[in-house]
Parts: sequence; structure tokens; C-alpha cells
Amino acid sequence: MHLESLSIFCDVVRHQSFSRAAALHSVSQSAASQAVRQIEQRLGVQLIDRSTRPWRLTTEGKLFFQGCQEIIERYHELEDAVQRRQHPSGYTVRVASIYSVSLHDLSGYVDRFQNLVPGATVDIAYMHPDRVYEHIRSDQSDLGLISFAHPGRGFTAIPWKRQTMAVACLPGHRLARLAREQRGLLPRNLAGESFVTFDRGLPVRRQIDRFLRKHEVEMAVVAEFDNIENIKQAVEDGAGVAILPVPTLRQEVRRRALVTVPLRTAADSAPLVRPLSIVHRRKRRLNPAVTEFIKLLCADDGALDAARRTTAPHAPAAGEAVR
Amino acid sequence: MHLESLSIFCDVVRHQSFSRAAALHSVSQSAASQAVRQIEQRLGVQLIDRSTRPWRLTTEGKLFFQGCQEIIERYHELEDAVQRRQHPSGYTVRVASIYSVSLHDLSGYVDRFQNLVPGATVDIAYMHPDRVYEHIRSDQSDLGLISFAHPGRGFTAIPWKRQTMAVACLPGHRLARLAREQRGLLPRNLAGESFVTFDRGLPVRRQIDRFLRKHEVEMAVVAEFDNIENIKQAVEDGAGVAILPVPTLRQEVRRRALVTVPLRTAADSAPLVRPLSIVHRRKRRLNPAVTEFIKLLCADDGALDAARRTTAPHAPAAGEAVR
DNA sequence: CCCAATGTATTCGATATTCTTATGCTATAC
DNA sequence: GTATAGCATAAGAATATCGAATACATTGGG
Repeated sequence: MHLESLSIFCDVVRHQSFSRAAALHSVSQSAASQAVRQIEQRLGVQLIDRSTRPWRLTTEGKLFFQGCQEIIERYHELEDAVQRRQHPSGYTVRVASIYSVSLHDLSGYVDRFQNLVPGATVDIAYMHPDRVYEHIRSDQSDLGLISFAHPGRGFTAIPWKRQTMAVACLPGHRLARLAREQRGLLPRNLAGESFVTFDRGLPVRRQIDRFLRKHEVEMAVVAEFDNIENIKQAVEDGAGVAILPVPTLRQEVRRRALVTVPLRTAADSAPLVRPLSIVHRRKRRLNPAVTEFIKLLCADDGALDAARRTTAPHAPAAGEAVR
Repeated sequence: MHLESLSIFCDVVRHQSFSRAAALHSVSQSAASQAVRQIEQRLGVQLIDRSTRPWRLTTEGKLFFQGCQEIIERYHELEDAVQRRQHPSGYTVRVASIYSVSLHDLSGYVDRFQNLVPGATVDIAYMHPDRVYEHIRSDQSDLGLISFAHPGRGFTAIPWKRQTMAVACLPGHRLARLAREQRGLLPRNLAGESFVTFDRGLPVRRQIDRFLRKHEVEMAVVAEFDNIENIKQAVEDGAGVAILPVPTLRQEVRRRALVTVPLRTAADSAPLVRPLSIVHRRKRRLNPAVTEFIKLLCADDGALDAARRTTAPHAPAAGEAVR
């Protein structure tokens, strides 16, 4: 019997709902239903009486629920105890991040975290997206911060932030003036503009192309790069305009090298955002400090529901463009 | 985490051996090794120090072992408690059997069982092999008794008896006399004889054919049936001889309608036997009475190791002919 | 020191299980 | 009645598991 299934059963009972329990465990409602059914079948005992609405626990169900609760709690304590022995003091949270999540984005969290958990430290390492996954797979890091969390095998992705993307150009650029005049830019204003963008094949590029196609705008791609730094550089050098996540342009905007121009879209059409996710190895018990850090990262970001994790190969991370 | 894996870990520790633990759980040594490693990986903690011989538990391993033992015991108690509520008294063991396992084969066990477990009853139903599986799958029976337990999905087969097979013929038949003269029959004595046998495609038929081919004997098949009763009938009617499990001929031998003639084979060649197995649904917790009954069935049958259950698609049931 | 014996780890392909998506059902509310 | 919310079910894809074969490591004997 899978402990995870027992845990799902307990949450089904606690929340009086299969769907909510499923969400809490980051699985589909169907999976929760099947898990509970499987328990019933293996036991040969009906735990839930589904003939009424709302459903109710049977007597056996109540008994089993109480027992399960205790067993699961005990098991978690056991895991904690065993893991704590190994890292007896000074928890460390090892984070692997892509370059374009600046330290600035994180320092606030880190400070608050170190206040909250006095003994703890956070190690942040910046690297190429592929290496982030590799780092996590090989257990060199506990968490990864990446954009467009690709649904790779063995990883769990927790939606974190959604950075809105805007047009970046030189302060004296035609589009900058136009945006001032008409308060923001419409997608079609971009038509024909020289465009510095991401390599074909990167999710963010596909995202942008989809957006432009949707708004029936064609731009003249003059350069493609696989990272944001090079794109910004090219724009500063006057090669054209770019569409980039606003927070990554903070430095350049501050020193007035570039300006960001918001893109206005119709209310019903999805705005251009770059979803950032926290990823970690699936089915792996995270140490308490890591759990705490995740909680903190997700917490003030009130809009996002921490429960909406996804490990599903095809479930788009919240914020990923719809097909 | 799989409770089964935890249980394997506990047995590994208790018996200080992966192989023995694997056998106890009816899995391969490989699976046991993988199970333990999986636990270690998910915990991120080394439980067993494999660098020495014999290996030793790490400190964390000891801690985890103690905790696991308790958790598993609790879980089993919980299952029992929940199941007992449903069958508060008078356990019943429901057995589905093929026709050719006669009541005579079972009555001894049933009597002893009812002595051992006073409140219990045993229901035996006889049916076609396919229906036995169906009965078990649909939970109409707890146990099935079948021959040549085919390794079907979702079933566990416990080797039970190995019925030696012998030639059955009319008392006055040439072979009967020959056997008296030379004390038993050699396979080659069967050459050219009229042969009443099983339908092609039945495992028992393939078994017999293999045997004959191995001894380079060709017989003249005069009739094929899908069940033993018809074959016996045909032999009694003088259609020819048959090769059948000895115990299924008890009635006919007693009333002197037929005789059984043992087949002598070289010491190194496998004798012809029909393996009988007890099957039940895999991954299903059996109620205590059923467990007790299985124990009883297997017990006096000392030669067979109750631990050598098989659920493996390719593991031949003990006694099945080797390829 | 090498060799064989024993027991565990690893790899790989087959198989079984478990998931998700899509859709069907059903008890209640209106 | 009909609509709705919430669960069940089906089918196929993704994943996990298992066993067979084999590699590897340790130990004990020559």
C-alpha cells in the first residue's frame, strides 16, 4: 500500500472533498478517486458511502481514517528524525537559479528566511537552465528557480512568479515616444520593427511568437540570442527593440540606458508573462528548512495558490500560455 | 512510499540478508535491493553501510528500522480491525476449484481447519478453470485451486501439490500386463498406442507432448477432450489409453474399471507431474481465516516451501516443466 | 596472491501500475 | 423538469516495477 494513497484518503476525509485533496497532493481529481478506490478494493472494505450527497464515511472508514492519520504522522516524524540526524544543525537551503532571476528578486526572501529560521543559510548558485535541472537531479541543489518550467520527468514544479513582459528599447526610440503619446503600446504598433529576441526553440521565444501571431503582427527579427543579457546589450547598441520580462531590466532602466514600454492588450487576451517556477525532485522528502523556504517564497505572492503544483507532463504550469 | 518496501527493508534488517528478505516477500533479490535503495534515495539518507562484510545498519538505519517495524505493525493491526468489523464473526473461506481436484483431496484439510478455527466454514465450489480465475477476480471466492497456474495478471500462485501422472488403461490392456511383467512402464512402451488425451492448447497437453517428444515416443491420438472426465470415459469405453494424474483416477481404480500404470523414467529426467496451485488476488489483504487455511493446505505438504510463491509472469510454478 | 564462492548492485527489456485527459453519471438545488 | 457541482470511469500515455542476466565486491581457501 502506498503511504501517499493513505495520505490522500486522509485529506479527502479532512476536506470532505476528493477534488481538494487531489489539489493538495498535486494530482488530478481522478487520481484521488482511484487512490481511494484502490484502498477500498485492497482492503475489501467500503470506506466511503457515496450514495448520498455529500458522501459520508462508513464506520469502517472512520476507524481507518483515525488509524491512517496516526500512521502517516508517525512516518513523517520518523523521516524527520532520520534526516535530522544527518544534518544535525544549521540547515542549508541550496538553490540553483537561472541567471535572469536576479539576486535582487531573492534577497528580500533570504533575509526574511534567515530571520525566521535563525540557524539556516541559503546558498544561491546561478547557472544555465539545463544545468539547473542537472544540479537538482544530482542532488547538488535542493531547489531550482527556472522560467517556463518544462515538465521534465522526475521534477515537481511550483508556480512562483509571473513576470509581465514589456517592450525594451532605447529611450529616444520611436516606440518610446509613441508610448508616451498614446499611453502604452498596442501590439500592432510593433509591426515591422527591428526585433532582437530569443533563439527559436526556447519556450519564451515560442511564447512571444504565439503572442505576435495572435495579434497578427510581424516583426523583423535582426538577432537571436539564448540569453537575456545579450539581448539587452544588442538593444542598447541600437540593434532594435526586444520583448523582455520587466524585472530583468531594472538596472538598465535605472541608469537610463533603456526604457520599458508596457504592452496593452484587450481584456480578454492573455498578457505576455514569463512564468517562474520553483522546481525540486519529485518524490523526495525535503528537509524542513527547504519546505519553510518554499513556503516563504510562495507566501507573499498571495495570488498564487501554493497547492497548484504540477508534476504532470502535460499540465501547463500556471501562467504558461494556453495552447 | 510503499509500505511493502518498508516491510522489505525490515526483513532485510531482521535477516541480515537481501536475498532472504526477497524470498520472504516473493520477489527477486534485485527487487529487494532496489526497494531499499529507493528508500535511501527518497530519504536522502544512507540506511545500510555496504562497505563492509557483512554489511551493517547505519545509525540512521537503526532508527528507521525501529520506526518502520512499529508503523508496519500498526498498519496491519489497522487493516485487521477494519476488516474484522465487516465480518464480525464466523469467518468463511470461499474456495473455487477446478473439477479435477476432488473433494476427497480437500476434505481432510477442511476437517482439520474447522477443528483449528472453530467458528470458520469452508465453501468449495467446482468450476471450469477460466471461471475459477473469474470468480477470484470478481471477489466471489477468496482462493482458487487450479492446475498449471498460469501466471495471469493480478494473481498470486502458491505451489501446492504435484500430482504424478500415470498411464490409465483397461485392466486387461496389453500395457497393463506388460507393466506387471517388467514392473512399470517405460515411455517407449507407449509407442504407437491409441491415445486419448487433452485438447491441444491446454498446458497439460503441452506438458505431455513435451514429455513424449523428449523420450522420442509417438502415439496415435484418437480423441481429445478439454476435461479429465471425458478422457476417463473414453478409456473405459476402450478407445485407448490416457496419461492422467493418479489421484483423479481413484474412483475408477477402486471399482476396477481402470488401472494406473506408473511411468518409469531415468533418474535425471523430469517425471510427469501435474502441479496444482492455490491462487488468490494479488495485493489483496486476505482475512485471517483465509491465511490460516492456506497455511494448513501448504503445511503438511512439507516438501514445498510456502515462501516460494510466484506472481511473476515468467517464473514457472514449481513443478512446471522446464523449457 | 590468486581463485572460487557467496552475496549484492546494476542494467535492460518486459510488464504492470498509475497517472491525466476527456467524458459520463448522479444527487441535490432551483 | 433542468442545471450544477462533484465524483466515477475509460482509454491511452507516462512511469514505476520487476526479473533475468550480469557485473562487481568481499571473504576465505589454496
